[in-house]
Amino acid sequence: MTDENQPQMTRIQQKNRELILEGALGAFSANGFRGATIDQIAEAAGLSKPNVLYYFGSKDEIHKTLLTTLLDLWLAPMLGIDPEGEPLDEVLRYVSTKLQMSRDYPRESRLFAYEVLQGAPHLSEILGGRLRELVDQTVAILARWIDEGRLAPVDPRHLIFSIWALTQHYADFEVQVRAVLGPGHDPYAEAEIYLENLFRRMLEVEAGR
Amino acid sequence: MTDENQPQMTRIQQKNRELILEGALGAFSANGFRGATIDQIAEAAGLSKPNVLYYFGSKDEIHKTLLTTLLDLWLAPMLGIDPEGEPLDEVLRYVSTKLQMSRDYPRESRLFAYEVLQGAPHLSEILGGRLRELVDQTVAILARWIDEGRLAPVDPRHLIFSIWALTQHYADFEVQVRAVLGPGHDPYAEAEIYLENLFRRMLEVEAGR
DNA sequence: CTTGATCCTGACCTTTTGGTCAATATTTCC
DNA sequence: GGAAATATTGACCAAAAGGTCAGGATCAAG
Repeated sequence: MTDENQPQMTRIQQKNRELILEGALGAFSANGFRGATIDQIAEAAGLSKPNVLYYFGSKDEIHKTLLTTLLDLWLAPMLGIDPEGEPLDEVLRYVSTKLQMSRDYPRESRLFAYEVLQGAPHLSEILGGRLRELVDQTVAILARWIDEGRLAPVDPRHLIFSIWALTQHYADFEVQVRAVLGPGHDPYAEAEIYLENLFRRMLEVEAGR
Repeated sequence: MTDENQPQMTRIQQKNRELILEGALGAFSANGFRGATIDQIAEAAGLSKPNVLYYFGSKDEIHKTLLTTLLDLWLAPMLGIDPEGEPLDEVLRYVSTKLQMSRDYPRESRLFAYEVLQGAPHLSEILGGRLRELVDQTVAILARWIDEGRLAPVDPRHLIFSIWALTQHYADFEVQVRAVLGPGHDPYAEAEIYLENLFRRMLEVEAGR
């Protein structure tokens, strides 16, 4: 629909669109769509407001571009699940990767959190479309593993939800996590251990059963 | 600090403040603080904008009142954990109660989600104060149970985080959950089963170990 | 039924903010 | 080096939104 990756783009365009999206990521993830202002984005990008509007026609367009651009990065780890791998290892690796994404890309996590909280006005088609299909693929793999008795029988879709919820929680609610833990804690390091144990115990197929 | 539960309050005051807070809950939980407008709140409450401002001095005050008022409701279930009860039952009951809160009070869940996402500007003292103490109390109970070998050894604080994350996910990300599941699913009914199984398997102390 | 307190509102003010535009600067490319 | 394309901005606009206020309506109490 929207023009994307135009073949022709000057270096200046490339650089400035980059700067704008980077600034917008900070602004939107900190304040939500309504809370962020074009002025904030412009300042973060080191550009003037009209100049920002020169590259993106509207605040909405910046937001939409940002979301669609980052969606691939965000969903990539799920594609990393190897259907031929050892089931438990594959799931645990996915969990670990997602947790690291929360640690390394908390702004992205919050950006999506805001969007979905709001009712996903810019992502609704994607949620029921591409995302759903991607989940369905993964669910098929998980279901097969369960069928083969190599993974404890759990609802695969809710398994995926729980991975998302548990890992993104540490980015989206970081303030709360840190406040409750108090100083002297590394939330992500602790979470890594906790979550590995959680999913291992839930999904392991005990010999004696 | 702020005047609360003044002994004297006319029926009109009582009713209108109620209406305003109810309308504000809808507005704030749907759009976040910045996204909600006093006009929206006024309309939802069936009052004029100046009239809303007559009862609450500012938008900020409405928000703060709402948060502090609802916090008790929101945290109450944690106090329901009985230190003398059967450990696993107590935890599972807490999980189930929290999940029902997400189902029955999704607006409240989203209200807090927005607030924490934003960095909890109106709750920061509470997070590191009352909430933390409340968590510490519960952690003490859980730690004792683990010590007594009646619960599998897990980090109690992260156990609490995981309960929050997993239950509130169904309210905060409801759009996503429904989009991915597609029609013909009852997210909460399925979650109830899934989560009970999850926590049971994680926390159960197997005999043969 | 009167009077003081409470309640309510239309009109208005100010700030913020998304967005426009004409004019100017800069870059590109022949 | 100069024309055409591209990039940039100060000034401005209109709408949205938080908040004020004087005055009128309504209610409670004696």
